[in-house]
Amino acid sequence: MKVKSNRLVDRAEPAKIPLYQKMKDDLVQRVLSGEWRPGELVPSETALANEYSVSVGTARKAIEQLAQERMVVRQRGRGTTIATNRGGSTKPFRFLKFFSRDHIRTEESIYLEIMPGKATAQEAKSFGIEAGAPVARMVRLRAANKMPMLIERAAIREDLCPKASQLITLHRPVSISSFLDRMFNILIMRIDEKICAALADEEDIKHLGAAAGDPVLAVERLSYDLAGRLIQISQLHVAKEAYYATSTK
Amino acid sequence: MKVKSNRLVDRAEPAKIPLYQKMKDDLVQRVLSGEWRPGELVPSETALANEYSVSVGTARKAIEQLAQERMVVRQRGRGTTIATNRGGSTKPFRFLKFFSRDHIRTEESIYLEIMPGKATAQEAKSFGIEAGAPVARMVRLRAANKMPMLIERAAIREDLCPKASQLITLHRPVSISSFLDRMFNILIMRIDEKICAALADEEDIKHLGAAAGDPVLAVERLSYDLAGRLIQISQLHVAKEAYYATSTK
DNA sequence: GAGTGGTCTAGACCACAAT
DNA sequence: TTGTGGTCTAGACCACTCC
Repeated sequence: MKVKSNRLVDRAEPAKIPLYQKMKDDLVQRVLSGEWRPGELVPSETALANEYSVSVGTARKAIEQLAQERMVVRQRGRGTTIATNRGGSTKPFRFLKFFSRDHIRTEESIYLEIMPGKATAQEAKSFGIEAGAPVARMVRLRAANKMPMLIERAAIREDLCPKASQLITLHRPVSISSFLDRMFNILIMRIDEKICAALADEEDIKHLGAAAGDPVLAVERLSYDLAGRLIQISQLHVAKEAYYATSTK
Repeated sequence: MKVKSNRLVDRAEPAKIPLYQKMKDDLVQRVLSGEWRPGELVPSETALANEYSVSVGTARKAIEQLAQERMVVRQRGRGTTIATNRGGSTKPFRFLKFFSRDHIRTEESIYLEIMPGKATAQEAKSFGIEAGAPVARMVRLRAANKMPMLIERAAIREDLCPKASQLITLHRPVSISSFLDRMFNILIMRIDEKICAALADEEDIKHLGAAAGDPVLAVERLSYDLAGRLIQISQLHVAKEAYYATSTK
């Protein structure tokens, strides 16, 4: 980032941000503030254009960018709605890009352990909260087509998801992202993953049917919400029969 | 590619395809035909709008979509150019999303083996060519910051890249994608990857410093060009110290 | 200074969903 | 029938690159 006396520019001029950009940023804020709930219709293009005193074309550009980022969904004749992770219609393993030889028809979550806990120093740093702050911890076995595919160890921050451990114990949701959406209006929008190779540990041997010395995929996943806040940290161990699929553009 | 009596559709109805879509498709064809070479300036918005008898806004939309798909690069005040993979300025491991603790400053390719070969039945099927058709085969060790990170076994179809094995023997390029661009005007635009866990084989032990029984990442990569043709099939073995990073949106 | 892409406007007509 | 988003037009001014 080259800065050529930015302060002067900032003070003297309003920094020359395009109208559609400013409008888009403001719309994001309004979504985050909860003014519109997930699944709800937002005002039409023309209404928003009037409200922001811009032309319809400019408003379109702002809204189209939000649609491209999957923050809203546009439907001709109906209107524009806030995106949602709810609804059983979303395909299983929406965010999980692994697959096996067969198509995945069913998804199952078997919870091995759920308990409230306190953030470790490292977790606190990642989450941006204080060490010792409450988190929900869980271990679950995830299966596709009745076959155990991976074991997940997860921590969810309870400052944004109060009583998450109790609620998860109660509902034992198959999909955490859909659960977070329903319970806390938190939309998981981006997931970063780091993948490396490891050897099967005792739990992999016990639950994934791995043998001692078998290789497994070890995945660390960081799940972020609309606002870019880190919500969940997971470690996955994926059975060696399963693949991860990615695409680079 | 599904074809539902395209001729009939074309004759009977104009199929209601938006103008900007038709224009974009045609521009793609012109790029693929080699009318404009990678790095070359294409006509301006207004020139293209005139040529296609559409308004500038419509032409913009077509060109903007090509830019979004990274097929062209737009620069204000300069013009629009066909994308390129050449040039040392692109960061190392452009398509390879793995990383180590340190930043990657240098990239190296040590070729262990390069030889012409014939496509196996499976390769032929993937490439969409005849079994026994010529391919270039190679094994290379790729290193970052002087540390060996992975071993790659690759096959490149020689029907589209004639004499690839000789040329690679001659130039031993660090980046294959940049090499394909320079030599054959083939732009790698998309790479699909399947990742699974495996145990280090003899070559991993010999060249990656792995021990027997160590886990490694086994990655299968399929590289496609602008036209969506499969150009290269690779198997990577990534040392266990390295990570793969992905992001899901 | 000439030409480029980036932003913005103010209209028009259409396909579609809801009622 | 009403209102929505999708397409398309024909202008305008600006920031920028290149000569």
